[in-house]
Amino acid sequence: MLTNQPKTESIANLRTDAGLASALRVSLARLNRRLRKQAAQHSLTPTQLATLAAVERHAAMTPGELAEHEKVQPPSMTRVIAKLEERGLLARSPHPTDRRQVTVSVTAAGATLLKEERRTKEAWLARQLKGLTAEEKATLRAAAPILEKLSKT
Amino acid sequence: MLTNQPKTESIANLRTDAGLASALRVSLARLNRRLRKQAAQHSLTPTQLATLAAVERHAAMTPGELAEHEKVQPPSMTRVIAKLEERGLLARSPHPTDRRQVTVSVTAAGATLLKEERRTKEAWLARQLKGLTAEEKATLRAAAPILEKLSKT
DNA sequence: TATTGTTATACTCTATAACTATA
DNA sequence: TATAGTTATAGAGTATAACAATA
Repeated sequence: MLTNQPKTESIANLRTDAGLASALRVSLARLNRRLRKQAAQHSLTPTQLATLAAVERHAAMTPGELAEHEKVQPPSMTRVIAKLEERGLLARSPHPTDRRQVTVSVTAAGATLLKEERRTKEAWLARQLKGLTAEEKATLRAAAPILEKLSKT
Repeated sequence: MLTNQPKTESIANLRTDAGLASALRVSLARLNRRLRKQAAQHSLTPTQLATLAAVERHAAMTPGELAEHEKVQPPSMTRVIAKLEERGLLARSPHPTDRRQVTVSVTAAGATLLKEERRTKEAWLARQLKGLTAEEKATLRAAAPILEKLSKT
């Protein structure tokens, strides 16, 4: 490398909405990047993992609904489901009323994988939290529901 | 869909580190998902965008360093750089001391694109912040540096 | 001989288009 | 005739292996 000096990070003015937005964007991106690296050893693609989680969350879905939910085209979802079924994480069953449709649900193995995935990431986060003061943790406790709110608006 | 009812989100016990970690993981993932959708209209892949940002941040890098930094293989980085150079966002120049190596730097167009990308995401975040109370925003102001700290530990 | 970067080639993921079965 | 899902095929991105240039 020629010039290894990182440019000085522009210090955002936290008192303005724009400044706070800027600081949050940087912090959130960085933390999520670190968190993503903590994935459990399951070798699922992001779409596969998100699909599995969506099926679990909604208890039972059709391929069409899943394609819509994950913003992929139906043929792509067919492949994703096939891969997950092949690995025994999802099960396909006939739709009770419309024989054109198919119902997809999470198997016990799929639920276990999701649990393990979450456990791994949360264990890393919990380890990081140990390095904080009680006051800092209190701030994060207060912030968590607000961050949740931000994505809902 | 058969049963559209989402399972009730398990309410984490925020008082424990594990509970806080769980709540944070969910909030962070959701918010980042929303944020990623706010990308500016530049049609760069995540790797391309991250590479461009890395070069900007480190002022000048070689392909090998970039491959290492972005956790891709050197041949893949060659392609990424080629794409970015083709679009005029990166420039390649000979290394001053080692003629085997190459130096990569961001062009004015590349810097403009990065700026626009950040501006778009921050504008969305700032809009979301407007829906919060002054107290909630104060909490986030306090939380931002702590989140930053979490990824550094 | 070791290292840096590139080219050749194969695999994976996702898209569009065409097809089958059912409503 | 319209809809749900699948199969066929193509394009984009990344990997490994082989190669060229330089240290």
